[in-house]
This record gives sequence, structure tokens and C-alpha cells, in this order.
Amino acid sequence: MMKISEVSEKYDVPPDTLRYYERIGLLPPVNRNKSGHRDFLELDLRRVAFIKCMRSAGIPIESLIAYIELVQQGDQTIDARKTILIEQRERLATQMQEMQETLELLDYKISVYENALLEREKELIELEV
Amino acid sequence: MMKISEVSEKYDVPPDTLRYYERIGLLPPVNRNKSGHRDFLELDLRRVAFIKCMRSAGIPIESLIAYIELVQQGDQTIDARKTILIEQRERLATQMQEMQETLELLDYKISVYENALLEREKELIELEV
DNA sequence: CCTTGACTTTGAGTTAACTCCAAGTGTTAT
DNA sequence: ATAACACTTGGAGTTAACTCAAAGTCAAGG
Repeated sequence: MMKISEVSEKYDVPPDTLRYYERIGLLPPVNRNKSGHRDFLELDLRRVAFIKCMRSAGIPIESLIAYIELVQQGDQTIDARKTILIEQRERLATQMQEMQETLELLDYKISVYENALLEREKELIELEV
Repeated sequence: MMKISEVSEKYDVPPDTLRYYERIGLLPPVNRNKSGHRDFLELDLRRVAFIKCMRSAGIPIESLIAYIELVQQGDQTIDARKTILIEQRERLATQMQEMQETLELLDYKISVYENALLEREKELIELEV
């Protein structure tokens, strides 16, 4: 359905990274065509989208591999999967709070610099007058 | 005023990391006592706190070094400093938005697993009855 | 038929940010 | 005075997550 270059283009993930993900078991074995080239099917694409979303938020690959492996093992692992997701959800929420605080400090500092620049301008104008 | 072990304790940053920060120029040369040991003064502590805040949000060390160097150079670099802070503020905001989306996906998936588990329970009860 | 270009694998190299180690020095306690 | 201990430096090692390179295969175009 889609070759690796197209998937790379569509999801903005380098081909080497897609192959790397498959190599380490993050992406379960991708469908192949007769000549051995990867031919990403709907399911493969959904997995890529999921991985991309998780990685863009910094969820560690190790946790994702653990999760994906549980998914492969079937319904009796639902509870364990939920545990992983909740754990990562908490880490993410904590991280976002820290970032919120940093954002506020940055905003404060930027506003201070803004005022400092205005002061400088005033001084310069007074020199001219 | 405070030795490295105390600073490490207070800010929860390993001594090796504090020394590393100084080595690479992220932390300007820390005050020393007669025997050559670091003796962190108020100013050094404020710098540690700032670095810790920025790093906890993932602001890259490289940008922080650039910023700190400008600070050392005095008032005429205020505009350049502001530019760095604004740039990082934007990167941070973007990152937080991506994380928000991931958080929502995680919440959704967790809720799906919640329901799946309830279904399983129901089935088990029916088996018993 | 031969070249071109995209694919393949395996393994090595890179980058950021630490983290650890060895060898040495100065202050404190016995 | 000597042992213990926290500190010092310089340099090497680690970890996560890619990223690149070499050597080979295959289908399509001239």
C-alpha cells in the first residue's frame, strides 16, 4: 500500500528511523512485497502514527516497546497495558507542569527585558533632546 | 556560604553535574574558599536555580550557555538575550501543545482499556451465574 | 544488456547530557 | 602523625535515540 519513502514523507519520520523502530521491536514486522521491500498497510500506518505521537511527547521508547509487546500478546494483557499508559500519563502530566512553570519564568524575564529596552530608548531620546 | 554537597542536596542536582555545568561554561566560575573548594554564594545559587528550572523543561544547554555568555557581557546584549528567551519560549509552547495532544490520546486509550476490563468482568460474572 | 535509483541488512558513528573514575590535596578527628 | 573524608581536576564511560555508511538486490528505462 505505501513504501517506506512515502510513509517517511507522510509522517515526517526518516526512513532510517522507521527501519530502526522495526529493528528494535517498536514497530512490529512490517508487511513486505515480493521483492522484500516494506509495504506499509493500514495497520502499519496506524502504528507509525501512534509511535510518532508518543515520541513527540518524549515517551521513552523502552516503555513503548513494553506496551507494543503486550498488545501482541492479546487480551489477557489489557490490565498491564493500562498500567503502562497510566504511568506514562502521570510522567507526562508532571513534565507539563514543570514546563508550565518554566514558561511563566520565561514570560516574566522577557517582560523584564522589554521594560529594560524601553528604558534604554528613553535614555537615548533624552540624549537627543 | 554553601559547599557543593549542600547545593546538591538543596537543589537536587548531583555534584558532578554542578561541576560539569561550570566546566562547560553554563555556570560562570563559582566562588572558591582558601583551599580551592567551591563556596556557592547567593548569586551562584540563583544561577543554579535558573539552570535547574530551564533544564527541567528541556531547554537545551547550548541555548543556555549562549544566554549566560550574553549576560556576562553586560547591558548592550539585552536585545540578543530577549531574542534567545523568546525563541525558547516558542519552542517550549509548541512542545507543550504536542504533549497536550498526547495526554489526550493517553486518556482516551486508558478509558478504552477501562471499559474493556469492565466487559471482561461482566463476562466472568456471567460465567459464574 | 546495462545503468539508475530505491530499496535491503548489518554494523558503526553521532549527539546531548550527564556520570563515573583515578589520582591528588586540604581539614578534621583520634 | 596518621587516618578518614570531602573536596579537587582531567579524562573516560554511559545512555537514549537516532543517523550514516557499505555492500548487496531488484525493477524499470534507454
